[in-house]
Amino acid sequence: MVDTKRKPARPQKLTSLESLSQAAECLKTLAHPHRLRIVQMLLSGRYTVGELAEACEIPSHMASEHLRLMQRCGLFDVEKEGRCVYYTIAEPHLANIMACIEARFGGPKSPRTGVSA
Amino acid sequence: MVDTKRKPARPQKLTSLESLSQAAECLKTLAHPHRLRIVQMLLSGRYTVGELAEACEIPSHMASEHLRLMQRCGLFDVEKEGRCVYYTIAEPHLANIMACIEARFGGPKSPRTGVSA
DNA sequence: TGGACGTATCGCCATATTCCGATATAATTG
DNA sequence: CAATTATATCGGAATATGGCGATACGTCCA
Repeated sequence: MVDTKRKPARPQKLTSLESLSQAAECLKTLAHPHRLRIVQMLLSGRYTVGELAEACEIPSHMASEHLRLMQRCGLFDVEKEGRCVYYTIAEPHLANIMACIEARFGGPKSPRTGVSA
Repeated sequence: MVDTKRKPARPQKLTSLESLSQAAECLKTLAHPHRLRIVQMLLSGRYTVGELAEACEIPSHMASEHLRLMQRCGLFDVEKEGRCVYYTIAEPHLANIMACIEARFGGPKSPRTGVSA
């Protein structure tokens, strides 16, 4: 029993809890079905608040708030044109994250038995 | 300039809101600083509840609950050994997502001015 | 200038989440 | 068997979040 107590595996560089809190904020903001759909749409083009709202089947003033929150995390950029406001993807990693989501939760049809076994 | 009214950009295959809800559940579960640290550690090895709790600076019964939630989403696997319980990564996409987080929120030192501009 | 339209903000309520002490269960040791 | 260690579960209080109607603001058009 010299060291039955196994070592902490390999030492590693952990991200500070503070930085992880910021990351958690962003993830929490993303973690909402309507917002994910907004991201999914924005990854393929530029849309107005109203168009995004319609795609999510929600009133536009709610889409507006979702967009505001995500923009505050630095996920989106805004461009105003006349009385329309266009949102676009600002955070390139969003494509990557959405790819993970689509890979796992797939298409509308085969949710791969949902959360798996 | 045939159509001044720009079409809904390009038609796209949107993931069903139902599937996105499941994805949102998983993301929401991830979106917590202690849980992110747990994931980060688990990506580099196998740890017990107590070890993970210590790394997060939280009581072990709380780490236990975090782990349980993440396991329920299918993110982790469990192996029991004696009176210790080892958790391991079950969802391969976690590495990808954590890479995004580390890229953006970086190391403990250079948080890249935080959430950027 | 008045009205319609697109977007944004506010306040309220219902619900969900987080944290934590207390306690329960399971496995090891003497 | 009793004590100790490692995990897990329970219940409740404080807080955060989501949805939504009402409403305000800015822009365009007749």
